[in-house]
Amino acid sequence: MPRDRVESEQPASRRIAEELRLLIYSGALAEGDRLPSERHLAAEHQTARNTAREAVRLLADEGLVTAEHGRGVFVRRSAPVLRFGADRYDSAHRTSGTGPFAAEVERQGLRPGFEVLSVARAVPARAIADALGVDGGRKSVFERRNRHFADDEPVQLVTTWLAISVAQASRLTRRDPGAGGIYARLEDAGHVLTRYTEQVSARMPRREEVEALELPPGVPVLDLLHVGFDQHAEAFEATRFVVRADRGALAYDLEPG
Amino acid sequence: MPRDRVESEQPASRRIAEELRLLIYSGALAEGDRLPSERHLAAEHQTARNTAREAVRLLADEGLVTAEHGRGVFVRRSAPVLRFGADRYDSAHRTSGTGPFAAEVERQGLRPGFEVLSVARAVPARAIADALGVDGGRKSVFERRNRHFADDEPVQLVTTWLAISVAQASRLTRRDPGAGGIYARLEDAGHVLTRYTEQVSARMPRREEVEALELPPGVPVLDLLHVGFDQHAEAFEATRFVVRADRGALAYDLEPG
DNA sequence: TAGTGGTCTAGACCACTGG
DNA sequence: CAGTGGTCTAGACCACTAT
Repeated sequence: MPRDRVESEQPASRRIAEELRLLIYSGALAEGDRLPSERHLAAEHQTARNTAREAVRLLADEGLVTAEHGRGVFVRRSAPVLRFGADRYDSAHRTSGTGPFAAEVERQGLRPGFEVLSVARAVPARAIADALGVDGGRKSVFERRNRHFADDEPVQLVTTWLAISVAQASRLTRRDPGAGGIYARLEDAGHVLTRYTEQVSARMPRREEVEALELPPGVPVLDLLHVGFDQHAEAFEATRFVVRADRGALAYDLEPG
Repeated sequence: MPRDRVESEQPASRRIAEELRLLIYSGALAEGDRLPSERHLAAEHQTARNTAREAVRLLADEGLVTAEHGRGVFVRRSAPVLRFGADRYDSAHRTSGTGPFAAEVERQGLRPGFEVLSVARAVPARAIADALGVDGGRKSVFERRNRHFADDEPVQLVTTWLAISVAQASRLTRRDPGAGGIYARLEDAGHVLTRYTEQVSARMPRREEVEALELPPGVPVLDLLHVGFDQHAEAFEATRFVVRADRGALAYDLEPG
């Protein structure tokens, strides 16, 4: 007698995943709730543990659940999103001394943090060299890498590139950027931000980014390349923001040309 | 005699993954190249096939490789990115009759396509109801869902919501939006776009989106919520773009406030 | 047909968490 | 300590691709 392969069609792991998915979307399993253990799921569905495990993994890769070693698998909590507005370059944020990232983090009732990862000359990627109009030769730009936190959780990696001459004139070759941050120093050196471009994409994180941002599986990153132009229409800085996509979003307020 | 657990530390699957990752980043395995088969990898590293398979899966989840059933596992090709500029709402694009999406796709030398998925009244999500200033009751908005293609490959899902009265006045309750697209009809009905907001986030696709966009594993989506305001500062339309992140990027050109 | 990835089994041991 | 997820083994059969 043929087994009932008529209505099922789907592999067991996907069927188990779909069942759990519905429980999550329906709210029967709420944020923070623990899923049945892999061994329980396997027993319930009369499959091997690996099959149940595969189902759980499918959900983890969708960003729906997070496994915690020794504790269980939990429905992922969606943290309130940090909304980084295009107004983050308004001069008001620089005079405040905190910077736009810190301002938004505080607005969410969280404690902002900031760490300088590196400050050094570097070889720029092609896109950066082009944007800054440098030749892309050896160590032709100055690179500053930072990591930003909200309540001790890393949220974004920020890399700023400056032409060597710009970095020197603005004293940004030293580790501590000083009050008001990088933009305040650039303004001190006579660069007035008059226009900027931003290109936004998203991708899965690289291995190093997974570590630096402590990312669980199934969380992509926003990859934002920002280029600032001064009063002479010169591109004087380029910055790449790599943001945990489950914690940060970007907001723009625009008028059609 | 203790086995050499000193320098390895990492599980076998991760070591195999790291080895392949380096081959890819170094260019030894170029885009489109086939990886060794799972059975070969397993034999080489003297592990079970499942262990080699796990290594390959780690790379697939990072978006580095794509498995093709019966053919092998290949280094993913990065298609040229469609760059959707903020100028897509300039009126020039509407008079051209093609629309901004088609214009960008053609600029890349690809053939644009367009499909109407649904046109109906609907219950708006909270965020949409708030944005449009409707009460969120039963079927309180008009919803249009489209799918856009480049060379027959689906690239983005676009959902537009309009207040019922706006949809009726602009004749957007019929399936065919007519020449110039939705925005041309809204303009006909007297809505001049004077300002718009966009909120950009990224996430892993839902199961339906995986199907509709034919997404391989390890590809996130950009999720863009656009709200347009007319000459009376009324929000007259809201649109959500769900874009394959490996095919599309957003570009903005801005001036600080 | 041979070779590939996709799914699954029925175990095993390890590492981590919590009472 | 029991229970959890993390990793792994050594098979098996299926579905798909290419020759």
